[in-house]
Amino acid sequence: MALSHAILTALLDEELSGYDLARKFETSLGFFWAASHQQIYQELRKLADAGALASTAVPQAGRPDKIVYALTEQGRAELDAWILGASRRKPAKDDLFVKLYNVGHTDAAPIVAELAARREDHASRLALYERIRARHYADPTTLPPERLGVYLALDAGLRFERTFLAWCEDALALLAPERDARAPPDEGGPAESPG
Amino acid sequence: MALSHAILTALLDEELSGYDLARKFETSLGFFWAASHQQIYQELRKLADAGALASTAVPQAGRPDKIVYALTEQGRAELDAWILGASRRKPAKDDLFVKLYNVGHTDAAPIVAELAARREDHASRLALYERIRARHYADPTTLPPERLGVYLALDAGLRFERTFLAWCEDALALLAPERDARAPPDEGGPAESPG
DNA sequence: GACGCCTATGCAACAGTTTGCATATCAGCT
DNA sequence: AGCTGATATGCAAACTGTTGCATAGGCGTC
Repeated sequence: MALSHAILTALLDEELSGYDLARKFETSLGFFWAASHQQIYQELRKLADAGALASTAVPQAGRPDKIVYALTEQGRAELDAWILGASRRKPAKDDLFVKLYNVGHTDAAPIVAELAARREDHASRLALYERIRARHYADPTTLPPERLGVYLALDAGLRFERTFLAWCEDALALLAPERDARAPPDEGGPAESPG
Repeated sequence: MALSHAILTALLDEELSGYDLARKFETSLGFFWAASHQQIYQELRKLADAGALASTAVPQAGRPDKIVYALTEQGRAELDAWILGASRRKPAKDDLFVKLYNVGHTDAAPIVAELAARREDHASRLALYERIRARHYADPTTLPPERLGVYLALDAGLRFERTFLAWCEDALALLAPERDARAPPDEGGPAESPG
């Protein structure tokens, strides 16, 4: 019930093709609502059929033709109506926590390995968010109103990644006091020396 | 592909009926992997058919008969095999962030209201987790190994709720400097006069 | 005794998501 | 001439999850 609304939201500022949208959903909005191109194309046709979007075939030279979608009045109204309704929070579904319940019943090594992988994953995601903030949201006090919400979403992302990263480190320290807790297994330069 | 593993995990310690499991999935493991009773009953039959669980019909007096499920060797092996594989992190899907992208394009009031509702939601969830920790995990250093993972999961839950709660408060402060940031709405007191 | 709640299990339809495959043009490289 | 990769769109099957409904006995309570 909400990919459609994410798409309508992505079309607030600009008209986009399915391909453009698919790329947008790999960053930006996609950090908070993931979608594959198959889903997007399908949903776009549904929304166009329903009158929420207007589609225009755009012939191109040198590359395949494309179909560009634009919000209609009706689509805009549906988006507004959706915003009025309360959204339930989706319960988190994360394998990792289910696996943690198995600690003490099975070999902990693969779980520790996965914690270490997660640590790297969240560290790099955190770095990405920090780059985005530094580049586009360095001074939040001067943001125009239509960037405020995006800034807040990014800020939430930053905080979650930081929280997850710190938790991973503490979890590793508890589960693997000597081992994986220090050296990232894949590359070279852990140059930090404590104290 | 993972509700089945969550169920196997829940059956590590004890044999349970579908009904018991459904209740367990409303707390505990359910905080990290939600499931409805319909899903659970269906999955239990599948797992029993596949040989991962052994089912026993238990006639009861004074209440409906039940079916109790227990892990088999094979189920245990499948669980271990699953733990060896890497799990992808599921991308967060949260309406709230999509709605935030609409700030500046539409009336912000309902979004602010939802932020306020979330704040309450996360505050009460945080309080719940804190009660659980105080009751069962007051001293993590003395936990037996098979409780360690559960403790870590709970700790993650605590941190996420705290992070989300703090973010809600800051977001409200930014989006609604005077208004909702203080009084929970719900009733009609438009008594605020901007100073 | 009617009503609602708890225990206990289940079906069926639909909505949403993932996965794998298919197609087609053009650009650049080898 | 063939390969890779980007652009651009799509089908179909399988899996996962949600929603609404159905059944049925016992318990407490108004």
